[in-house]
Amino acid sequence: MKNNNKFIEKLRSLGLRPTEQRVKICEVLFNRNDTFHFTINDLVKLLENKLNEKISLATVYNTIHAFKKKGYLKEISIKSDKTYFDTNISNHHHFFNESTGELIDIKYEEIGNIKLKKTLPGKKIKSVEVLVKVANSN
Amino acid sequence: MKNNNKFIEKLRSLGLRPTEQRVKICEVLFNRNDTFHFTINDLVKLLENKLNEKISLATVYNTIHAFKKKGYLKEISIKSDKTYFDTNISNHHHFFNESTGELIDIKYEEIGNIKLKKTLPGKKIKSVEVLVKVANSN
DNA sequence: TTACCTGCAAAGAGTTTGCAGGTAG
DNA sequence: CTACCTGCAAACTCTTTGCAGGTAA
Repeated sequence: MKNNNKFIEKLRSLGLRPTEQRVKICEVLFNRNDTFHFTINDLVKLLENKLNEKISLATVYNTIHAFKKKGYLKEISIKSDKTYFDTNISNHHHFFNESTGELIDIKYEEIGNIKLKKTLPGKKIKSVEVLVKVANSN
Repeated sequence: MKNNNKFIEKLRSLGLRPTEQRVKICEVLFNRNDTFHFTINDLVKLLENKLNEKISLATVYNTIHAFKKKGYLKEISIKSDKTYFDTNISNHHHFFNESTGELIDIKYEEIGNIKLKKTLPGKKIKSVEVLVKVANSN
C-alpha cells in the first residue's frame, strides 16, 4: 500500500520538498477516513509504532509548522498544556470531553447560524469557533 | 482606600485564609469596574508597580489556582503560550484580536442562542463558548 | 551547485513542586 | 498547637533554535 504519489504531488504543490520524512508524516496523518486530532507527541509515537520510523522531534515540529503555514493543517484554539492540530482544515467546531481530553468535530452545519450582536469597529472577523465542553455523565 | 474587609470576608467564605498576599492580589484583580483578563506575569508586574508588593511567583500561582478552584476566577480556554484568567466568571464569550493579542468579552446575551444539532450520548454539556477571532482591518 | 531539509543537543519559556520557615485561627 | 501558607530554588514539560551534515532539483 504505497500510494504516496498523491502526497508527493501535494507537497510539491504547496512548495515543500517531498522528503522521505514529510511523506511518512503525510501517510500517518492523511491516510484515514476521519479527521484526526493530534499533538506532536502523538504523531512521533504513531510514526514509531505504525511505520517504525524514528523522525527527530525537530523535524516533526518543522514539518507540522510548515504544513500549518501552508494550510494543510489547522491548529486548534483550545487551551491545553500541549498544542493540538487538526487534519480538518474547514471551518468547524469542537466538543471537548473534559473527562478524557478527547476532541470531537462538530460540522459547520451542525451549529445554527451564530448571530453576533456586538461589533468591533475597525476589526475584521477572521473566524467564529464554538467550543462545547462536556463531561461523562456518570 | 483600604476597604479590604470585603475581600477578607470573601476569602473566608471560600474557605481560604485571608493572608496579606491573597488580599493584595484581590485588590489588584477585583478593585475595578470592568472585567479583567490577565496572565500570571501581568499580575506579578501589577503587584510590583501598583502596590509595590513583591509576592513570589509560587505564591501567585498557588493563589490564582486556589481562586480558580473555588470559582472566584475563570481560566480562559484560548490557546496561547501563556494561560489567561478572567475575573468575569459568568457564562460569556470572547473576541480575540490576533493583531494585538487582546481579549474582549462578549456578553452571553450578545450572541443569539446557539442551536446544537449534534449530541453526544452519555455526555453532559458543561459550557458552550464562542471565540471570535478578529484582526485589524487596515 | 545551491537552496532547502534533517536531527542532535542546548536553550527557552511558562508552570509546578519539594521543602523549610512562617502565620492564621 | 496544628493545619495551612509563603517563597526560594530546582525540576519539568513542551517548544524553539543553532548549526553541521545531508539531500532534492
